[in-house]
Amino acid sequence: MAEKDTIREQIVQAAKKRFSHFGYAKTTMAEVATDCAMSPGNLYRFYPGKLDIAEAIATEDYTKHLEHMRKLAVTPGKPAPQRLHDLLFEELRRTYHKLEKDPRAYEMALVISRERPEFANWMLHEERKILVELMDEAERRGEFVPEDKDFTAEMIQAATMKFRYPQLWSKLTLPKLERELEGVLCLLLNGLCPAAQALARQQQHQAA
Amino acid sequence: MAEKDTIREQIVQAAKKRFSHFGYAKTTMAEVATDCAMSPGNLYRFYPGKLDIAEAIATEDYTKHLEHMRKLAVTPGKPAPQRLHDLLFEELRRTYHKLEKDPRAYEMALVISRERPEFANWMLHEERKILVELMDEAERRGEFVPEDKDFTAEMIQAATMKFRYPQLWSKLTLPKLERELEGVLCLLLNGLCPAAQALARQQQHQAA
DNA sequence: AGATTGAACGGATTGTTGATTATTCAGAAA
DNA sequence: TTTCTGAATAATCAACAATCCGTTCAATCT
Repeated sequence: MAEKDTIREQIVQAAKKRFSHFGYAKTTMAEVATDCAMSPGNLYRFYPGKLDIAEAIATEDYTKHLEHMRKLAVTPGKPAPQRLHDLLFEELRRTYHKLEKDPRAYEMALVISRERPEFANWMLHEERKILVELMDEAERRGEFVPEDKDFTAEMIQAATMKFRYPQLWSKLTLPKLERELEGVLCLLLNGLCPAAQALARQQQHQAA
Repeated sequence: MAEKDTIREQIVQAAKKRFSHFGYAKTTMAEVATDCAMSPGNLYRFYPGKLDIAEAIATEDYTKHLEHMRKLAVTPGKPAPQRLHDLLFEELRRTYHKLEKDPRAYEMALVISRERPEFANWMLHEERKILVELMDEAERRGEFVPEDKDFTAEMIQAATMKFRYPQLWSKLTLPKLERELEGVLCLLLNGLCPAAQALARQQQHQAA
């Protein structure tokens, strides 16, 4: 069924074009069908519905992003705190720019997260896997050894929620968000306790 | 102008009763006026508008809450991490219960945070002052010494955003939220670095 | 047979109208 | 004059109609 997959891809491409020009709501299935030289009804042999096409687009897009993130998580030559920093900043900047400059992308994000909450869960889950990979790598190199890596990944996500959907929570500008993320990350890495901080500083000096 | 303040308080009381029975939207200014034995127009000599009455109610309520929080922040005999824990959990439980069991309160919270975003800022600002007091006290007792307390308070708030408006972000139950807050707090206190963690553990043992 | 169509169904969305209500203000009452 | 009223105004909301569009499926084509 390579044929079927080709058509599915064609549909996704046509829909992507329409969605990004006119928006999700203003694009009709009839239009997408016409672009693919088929009848509206025939679309349903390839996708269960309009939302599923949008989800396919989002999945394709996010999967690419995940590959990039995975590379950042295990970059050789960078210490674990640096890798975590790069990862979280990449995530912040990506969503910020995507949602900021492109109202269509914002619309699609809203629709999908409202209508398909499990998609947001999937994204979090995938990102968590990468965080765990980062920690596995850190363990291998003797940098960090969190007791329960999965739990720790969940907590890192909870603490950085504000930076994952920046424009849903606040109207802060990117520089302010970056400053805050920097601060939160520093707290997460070093903790509040003075002794812990002192030690963390020692380690940084040793590394330098 | 003690007279004027009495009437303002009377208006707030009447509105509070109406809002909590029938909701903000379903309460008319004419009704509140009748309850206060005055004409609708006269209300505007005491408050600029309906929203300002709601804001007055919320302010009164939150101010009481702040007093309670301030006590928790400086409770003698409890170590600073414990006080921070109590503070954040109190905040979580309060908002959770308030918004969970009472759709009227939820409606008012939505309206105020949409129409008067500066009110949410004010709340955050007040809470931050309490966090700084907690740290001042910790410094006095030689527990913590964050370099920039104001900044640190901001970062603590950023990291615990998810628990401050729990039902706006997620549909998690209170036990799950509590488990997550526990984990985030632990990360914030001790940090990710193993050496820092080990030290933190030593300190806890010494304290016990 | 399996693949495809496009008309038909119904749920959602839009536009319109009428009513409700927050807010104002000219004037009445004190 | 200052305090208050209540009708007038304008903005918002609710209800209804009309339309649109996602989805289905009986009929057609290959």
